[in-house]
Amino acid sequence: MGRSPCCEKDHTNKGAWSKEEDDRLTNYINIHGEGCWRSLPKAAGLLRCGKSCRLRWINYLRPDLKRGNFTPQEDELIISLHTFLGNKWSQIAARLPGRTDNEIKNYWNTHIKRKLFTRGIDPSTHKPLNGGSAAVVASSQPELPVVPTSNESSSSSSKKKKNNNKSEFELFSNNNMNREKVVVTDSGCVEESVSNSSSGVTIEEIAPYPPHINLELSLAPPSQQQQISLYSWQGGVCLCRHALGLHGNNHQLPCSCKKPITHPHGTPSATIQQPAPTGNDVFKFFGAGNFKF
DNA sequence: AAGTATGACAACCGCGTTTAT
DNA sequence: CATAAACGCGGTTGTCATACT
Repeated sequence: MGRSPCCEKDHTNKGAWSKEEDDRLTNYINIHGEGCWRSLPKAAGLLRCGKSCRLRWINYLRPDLKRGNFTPQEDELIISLHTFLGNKWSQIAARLPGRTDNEIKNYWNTHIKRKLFTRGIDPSTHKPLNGGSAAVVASSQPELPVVPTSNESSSSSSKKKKNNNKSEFELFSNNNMNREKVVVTDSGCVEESVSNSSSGVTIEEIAPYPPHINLELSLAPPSQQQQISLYSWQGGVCLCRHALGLHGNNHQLPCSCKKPITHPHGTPSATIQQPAPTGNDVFKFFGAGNFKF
């Protein structure tokens, strides 16, 4: 039953890679391409676990890696994406060409966290550290926060169960009593609406940063669930899975974006300030920053 | 100059999901 | 269908470099 073992644990090297190992791996992949990590080490003449080879290639040897310092634009983009995606580093990395999830994760932990703390922002929640007195860019409208789902918030301990291909992020309206929780599904549709916030995640503030990026959201009423799409309009941003790069194997549901998001050669999408046609029941997203959806 | 603290990043570990048998 | 391993991801650790005392 089952597959054969991935590698012979007894004969595998660990620790830092040597130049020779790097060369062997690079040469092998250049000739044969990526994939089949299980058989790669043996085929390439490496005494490494396939898992280790994959990691080395992805995080260090891949030719398309950018390396070097992160630009301020990348900083802000990471912060913004983290607001939506939480610690989903692979998904964040997918929006930053040439950067790896590991690199972004390290950079987040060593630089950006500190940066946010100095701004008075809790990096895990993107909320002010001290109940709102921090320098927060306030939205002109009632706060309509975007937060990571509760199961991807700050806890660093045990792994959480993954979430059945939905709930990439949750949106909370802040309309007093009837705080709605909306789960965005694979196709970008609103799947459910919950009337109170007893789940433990209470949202008081919009995720405020970076200062030049305003994030502003409002939600469709329950009646529009199932087929609400998060439109792109006039250069705006659709926050469906397609736009955010949240694709999975079985995500064939079409997004009903009115137009595809394009980002011609790094030109940032500019400010989005025009609401979608349905008025106050619309998901709005103001991004004056460096989004490249 | 030596010792210590801190930062940066590569690599490992363990878990959940997917997939081959 | 059940099982077990591959795969992929996120969290954590180890190690080296640099700054500070």
